[in-house]
This record gives sequence, structure tokens and C-alpha cells, in this order.
Amino acid sequence: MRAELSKAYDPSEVEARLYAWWEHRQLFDADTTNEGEPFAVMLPLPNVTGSLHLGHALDHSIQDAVIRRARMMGYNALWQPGTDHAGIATQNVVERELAKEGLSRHDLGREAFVERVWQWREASGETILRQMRRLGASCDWRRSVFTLDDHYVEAVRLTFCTLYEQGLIYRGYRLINWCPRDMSAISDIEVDHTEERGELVFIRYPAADGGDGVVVATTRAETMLGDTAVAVHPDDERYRHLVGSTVVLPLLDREIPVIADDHVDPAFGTGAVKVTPAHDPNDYEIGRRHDLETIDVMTDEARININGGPYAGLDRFEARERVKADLDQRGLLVRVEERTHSVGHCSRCHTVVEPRLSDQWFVAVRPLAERAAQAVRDGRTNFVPARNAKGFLDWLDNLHDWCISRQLWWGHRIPAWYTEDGEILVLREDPTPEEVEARGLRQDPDVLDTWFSSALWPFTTLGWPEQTPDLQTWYPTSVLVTGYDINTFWVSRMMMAGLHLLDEVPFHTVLNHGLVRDRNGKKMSKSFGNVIDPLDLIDEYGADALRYALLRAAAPGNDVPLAEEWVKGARHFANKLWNAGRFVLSQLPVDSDLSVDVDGLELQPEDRWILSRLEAARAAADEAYACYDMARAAQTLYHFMWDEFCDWYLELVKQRDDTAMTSVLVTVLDVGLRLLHPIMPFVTEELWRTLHGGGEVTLVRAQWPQAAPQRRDTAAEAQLEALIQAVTALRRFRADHGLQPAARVDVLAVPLDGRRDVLEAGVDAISRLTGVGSWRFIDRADDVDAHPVGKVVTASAELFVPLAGLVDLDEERGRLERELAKAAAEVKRAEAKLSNEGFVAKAPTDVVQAEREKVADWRDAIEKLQAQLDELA
RNA sequence: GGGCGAUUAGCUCAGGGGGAGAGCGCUUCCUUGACACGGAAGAGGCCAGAGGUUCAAAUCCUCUAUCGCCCACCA
Repeated sequence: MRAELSKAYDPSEVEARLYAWWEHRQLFDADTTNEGEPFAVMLPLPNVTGSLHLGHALDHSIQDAVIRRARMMGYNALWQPGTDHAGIATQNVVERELAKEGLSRHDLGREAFVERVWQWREASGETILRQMRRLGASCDWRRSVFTLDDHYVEAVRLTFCTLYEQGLIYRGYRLINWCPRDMSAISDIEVDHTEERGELVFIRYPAADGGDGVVVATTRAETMLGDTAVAVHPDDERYRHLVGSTVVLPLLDREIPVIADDHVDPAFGTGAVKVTPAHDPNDYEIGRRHDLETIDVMTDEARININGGPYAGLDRFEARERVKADLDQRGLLVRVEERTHSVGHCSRCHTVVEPRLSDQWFVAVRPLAERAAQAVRDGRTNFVPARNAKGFLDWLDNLHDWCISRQLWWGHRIPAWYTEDGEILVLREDPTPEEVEARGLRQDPDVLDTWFSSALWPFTTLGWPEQTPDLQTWYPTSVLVTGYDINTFWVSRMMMAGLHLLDEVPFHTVLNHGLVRDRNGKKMSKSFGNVIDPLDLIDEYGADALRYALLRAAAPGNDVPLAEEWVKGARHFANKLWNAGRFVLSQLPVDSDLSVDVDGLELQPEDRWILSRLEAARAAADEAYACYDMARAAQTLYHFMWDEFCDWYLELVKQRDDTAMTSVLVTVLDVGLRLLHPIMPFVTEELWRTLHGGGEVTLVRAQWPQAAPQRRDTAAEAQLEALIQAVTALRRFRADHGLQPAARVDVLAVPLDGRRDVLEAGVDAISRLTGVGSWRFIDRADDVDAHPVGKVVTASAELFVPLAGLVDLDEERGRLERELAKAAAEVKRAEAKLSNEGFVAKAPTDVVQAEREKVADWRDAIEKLQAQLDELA
């Protein structure tokens, strides 16, 4: 027995029940012993601090569609979930919690603070994974991994040690990006640059011998405190006489040399530049080339330090103003120009970043980046869309060494110890207390960049460094789905780590999607107030509706605009499917046999038509899925199910009651639900299970529809198009004449060649769909015996409708005249084309022939319309 | 400064060398037995601009404009 379905689809009840059932049945669990080719998708590990936002909802909807289809296709499909400890982000969250209690992490001390973060994670850390279930995500939850799990920590440590031993990780005193609020180094890509208004300050540095010296220009006047040279271009005639001489650094009265360096642009500012090797990347390079002294003038908090003399203790921006004022007072501030320039901000907290010399750990990325780039160039890893590979390669080709140490407490501790005499020991195993005691060892206090550990995600989740069956089965993984904004942060690092450590790419395909934006294409952000919570949308419209609304716009690489009413529209589609399902179920005899082979039955033209259209939709949707074009798959299936199946086929067969019809209904619904399941898992599963009698059956592991080319039937498609045109034309006739719904029209039909059969077969349906009172076939237009008469010309027939008592004859004349004008315009257009000698000579013959036929057809139509008009006159 | 993308119906977007498409919105009509979360019929676009290639350009090429995004050591 099949269950009764409610009149309207109720997502909340269905979703909660089905998800619990799926999980209970362990339908998402992947096992190496399962049959099928391995297929793996790694969830882009969400931050443990995160809660589900629309960006996740898009990302997860795409992945779920990919993995569900793979599962149905018989792959041994694994979707690996987990969370990232997310160093700075999580530490900040817990520090804010502490601040409410009036405490800082320093009040607790390192050990207690880290313990506190763990407690926080236990309590509220993985909400996002729970929220993913609301969306229908079919991850193998048993396998969930956290990047600070013991095993993961060991893998990270092994990686660090290996790279160190290979000379690919080193400790260096270098210029890095320093965030004075987070009090940590950050890597280049964690710095966001914004254009800001600022000042270009011109300062005179007098010559040591009492001469005028030079004027330099700077946007950061306070950095002059750390200047150790002035540089000019070697070919600059204006300054050639000064090269090698000495000028006096104002305010601190330090003598510094004037040097010549190619880097200086003579056209910028005065053509002379102050050189601060400790606080500017360019100056740092100049300093290295000329062996200049480096003077760090700032503290960790970005205040001026002791090297800044009288300015020590001032915040850098206060110092900037004071320096300018003091220079002005001494007559050394030549002028100040307004200027917009690019300022780097910490991507995490937006504090202005300070370039600063510091002892940090670095990865020598060159050899790693080359392998990653080569893998993309070889096609071992492909980007979808392909254009995204270019930016990725450009970035890899110009990569600087990666600063991986962070001055934080939450994260993977760097396994390095320092002896009292400064020797560095990088150890695979912690030293014993005795060793620590004996050599006075002190562990490096820093932790690793979060991305260093997430670089290992595709294989450490599978058991690496052990050669586990999981690793052997699913590595390399299949598709990595992520926003293009993460390609540099994460994708590149996984590529480098995977190729270096396992000698294989971590994934064959990188599927990029865009950002979710609001209806106006604006980025969603709290400050704009246009953020929508996906859970609210799910509550209101259902998970399937949200998924459909996101995926129908998710062409690879493109941003996805979303507005609430679009989700609402998607809910209508879910409801449409639901009711189509209800209708099909209502037509089935109780306990009917669903295994009837529809292709072996005696089928009506509309049956062959819808099966042909089904096969066309299947092929198109499947191809779209295969290219990861979820938007095209979604829209193809929407149109098939709604416009063709519901609007035409269901309407056409309502009066029928035969096995062919019920079998076709079941077949189309069954296949349609399978095809839509990756996009709308809940409503499809509920209907499909009901259709198949419930119990243990599930669409989650049902077979993906196979190609059925024998169902393509162009003759049936042409026939049904003719019928549809007849219906549409009669409906339009009624609308044009403002006929009441109850008014019946009588039809005299002259079928065109080869169309009589389909019209005869469809008379009942046409009549029902267009309010026909009586229908009679006649052989020739001359046989029409009722006058005046209106005529409807279609591709399958000329239909005559006696007008007496039905319509206003003046209006009918007007209508005919409009149609005549339209037909004349068509003839004119086609004839113009045909009168072009080039067209006739060079265009393909079938194109020319088609154009000639159009002219003939429209001429014919004009003739007949004119006859009509004459009759009414 | 370099790169990439976009510019098509009121809005958001597909399409792509031979008669302009979808969803939503809008207009009119319809509570017809799956669905008013529905049905039917419509209105609405010189496909950003200028050149070029072609028998034929919304579509290919070049340039321009505007917008967006990435990258860059723009003192």
C-alpha cells in the first residue's frame, strides 16, 4: 500500500524524518570494502568557530550534488567532513569571551588558555557540522576530523620535520607582515590592500658638510627614525655628485650615506628615496644589496622603541604627526601633498599591518610551487572553469617564501627547541625532561599558520602518513569544490603538500564557484545589513528550495545572487513536483506492478513524445552534471518536469486509463526524481519512496538513470508539437476574442498532410483543453458550410470556427488584419535575404532551402487570411 | 601598472554566426478533479558604443566606455 500524501509539500516534517532515517541507515558511510570505483570529495574544512552562512550553503549544495550523483552512479563515494582549529580566528573568539570576564589570555597563562579553547570547542565548536545536516549534506560523519586531533598533530609535525630536514623549512630574520593587534606575523596573502587617502611628505636631509643635501618623499614619515641611507638612481644627473657623500638624518642627527640603486624611480617624488630596511620591503632589498644597517624602530604593539630616541613610546601614528611637526619647526618639512596610496590591513582584524624585521619560520616554496604549477600545466589537475588556472599559475610563478610561524597559543606547536647557546633542534619526538634539563632546551613558543595544517587535509584525513586502505583507496581525491577566493590560500598549499609528500596531486579537478551575493549583486556583509541566514530560509521554504535556488544560478566560477523570493519560487517547484507525484500515485491501481517495461508497451503518440523528451532531458542534465554545471542541470530538469511533464503530458492523459499511461507516468516520475535527487534530495526521496512502496527502499543508493537512446522519437516529437500548436492556437483564438470560459466553440478541421492521425487521436484532449463543443474533420477549406467563419492556421491543420453569435465581426477583421501585416513582414524579411546573391551562393543549401519554404508558407497563409477577410467584408 | 570577467526584457541571469531566451516581477482572464506554492493568454529588448571579418554578427576580431574581481616592492 502506498501512503497518502498531503495536499501541499511540508518540508520541515519530511526533512527531519528523512535525514534521521538516512543517518540511521548509514547510507552516507563509505568503506574501502564497498564496491565501485573510488570517488572522494573533501569538505573544505569550516572553521570551528563558524556557523553556516550562505557561502557554505552554496559550497555544500554543490558538493552534495556531486557526491550524491556519484553514489547513485555506483562509485564508492566518500564525502569527508571535519573542522579546522583556525588559529587566529578561534583564539580571538575565546579571547573575547575572556574579556567579558575582565581577563586576558596572559592572565590565564598558556596552558590554561589552551585548555579553555578546548572547552569552548567542546561546548560550541561544531555547530556548523550539525547545521550542514539541515541542508541535507551526505557526509560520512563517522570520519569527521579535527585538525588538532592527535593523529593530525603527528602528521603536521612529521611534515614540518621532513621539510626542515630537506632544507625546505628554515628560520630566518626577515621582513614580514606584522599585525600589532594580533601580535603575530602573518603571511603575504593574509594582508588586504586598500586604497586610502594619505600624504606624501617631502623632507630635507641636509648634507653632513653643511650643504643643502637632498629632499626625499615618504608616506610614512615616522619610519625615518629607522633610515640608514638615502638612495638615488645611478643615472640621475641631479644627484650624481651626492652619491657616496653623507647626509644628516634630521631629528636623530645620525649620519647616513647617499647610495645609488637601480630600483629608484627618478620620476617619482624628488627622485631621492629614504631607505628604511627594517620597515619596508623595497628598502629591505636595497639594504641587502648595499649591506646597510637595519634599525627596527618599533615594538610588538607598533609603538616607537628605544631606537626612536625622543619618540620612544609613541604609537606609530602619533609619532608620524610628531615627526612632521618637529620637522616643520626645524624648517626641514619642505611640503606635503595629498596622495592616495595602498595600505595593507590584517585580513583577520583589519589593523594596519606593519612591515617589520623578525625571526620567523619560512617555507622555501620555489621547488614546491614549481611542481604544483607543472601539475596544472600537465592537466593532472584541472580547473573548472578552466580560465581560473591562469590566475593560479601566475600566483604560483611569483610566489615568495611563506612565513608559517604565528605568535599565538592556539595551534600546532612548532617542534623546534633552542639550546642555551642558540643551536636549533627540530625534533620528531619531544625531548625527555632529562635532555631539556641537560642542554637547557627551550621550545619555540610559536604555532604554525592554520593553512600549513589544512594543506595536509586531503591525505591526513585518510590516515597519512600511514599507508592505510583509506588512503590507498581514495587518494588522489576526485573533485575539490571551493570558492575561487580560496585558491591561493588553500588549493595551492594542498597541491604543494600533496605532490611533495605523496608524489601525487591531491585532486584531479578543482571546481570553483563564486560568492553568494544579494539580489543586486552586492556582497553580503553585516555592515550592509543584507545578510540572509540560510537556516531561516530552510525553516521557511525547505532545504530543497534553498539548494535549488542556489544551484540554479551556480554556473562554474560565477557568483550567485540570491534573494528570498527566489527561494520562495524554488519552493513552488518542490510543491509542483509533490503534486505531480500525488497525481501519478492517484492514477495507479493499488499495489500495481511498477516493473512493467514501458518500452515494450503499445504507446500513444503523447507517450512516445514524453519518453523522448525525458531522454533528451536526461542526456542534457547528465552532461551538465558531468561538467559540474549545476545551473544547467537544475534548469533543464525544471523545464522538463514543469513545462513538459506537468503542463502537457499530465493534462493530455487525464482522461486516459490504461496500462501504457500509468507505466509512462511511473517511468517519467521515477527517472525525473532520480535525476533531481542530487539537487533536491528530500522531496525526491519522499516521493520516490512512496512510489516504490516505502520500507527500506531509498533513492540515496538507487541507480542513476542510464542512457535510453531508443526512446528518442523525432516523429512523435513533431506530432506532439503539432498538437500543442493546435491547442495553443485555439486558446489564443479564445483569448483574442474574449470568449467566456463556458463558451464552446465548434471546429471544422482540415488536417495538413500526415497530421490527421495525431489530431484524431488528440481530439478529446484538444477539446478538453480548449473548450471545443464539437469537432469535425473536413477535406478542404471549400467544404466549410458555416459563415462567417474564423480561421486558425497552425502547422498541423487549418481550423475553422463558425463565428455566428460568438464574436464581434469588427474585432475579427482587426485581428485578421494584424495577422496579415505580420505575415507580410515575415515574407519581406525572408525575401530580402533570398534576394541577396551572396546568401544564395554561399550559405549552406539547407539554410537557403528553409528560407524558401518560409516564404512559400507565409505566402500561403497570406492568401488564406485574405480570403477570410474578404468573406467578412 | 598587469590580468580576468561582465555589459542581453523592470530585476537577476542563461544563450551564442542564419527568425531574441528563462526565472521573478507586471497586465488580463480562470477557485477546471495533482497543485492558487496553480492554470491560460499577453506586454516588455536597435543583445553597452564604434570599427572590422562574413553572403549573414547579439554571437567572431580590434578598439572605446562603464562596472566588478584578482595580482603588483604606487617611496
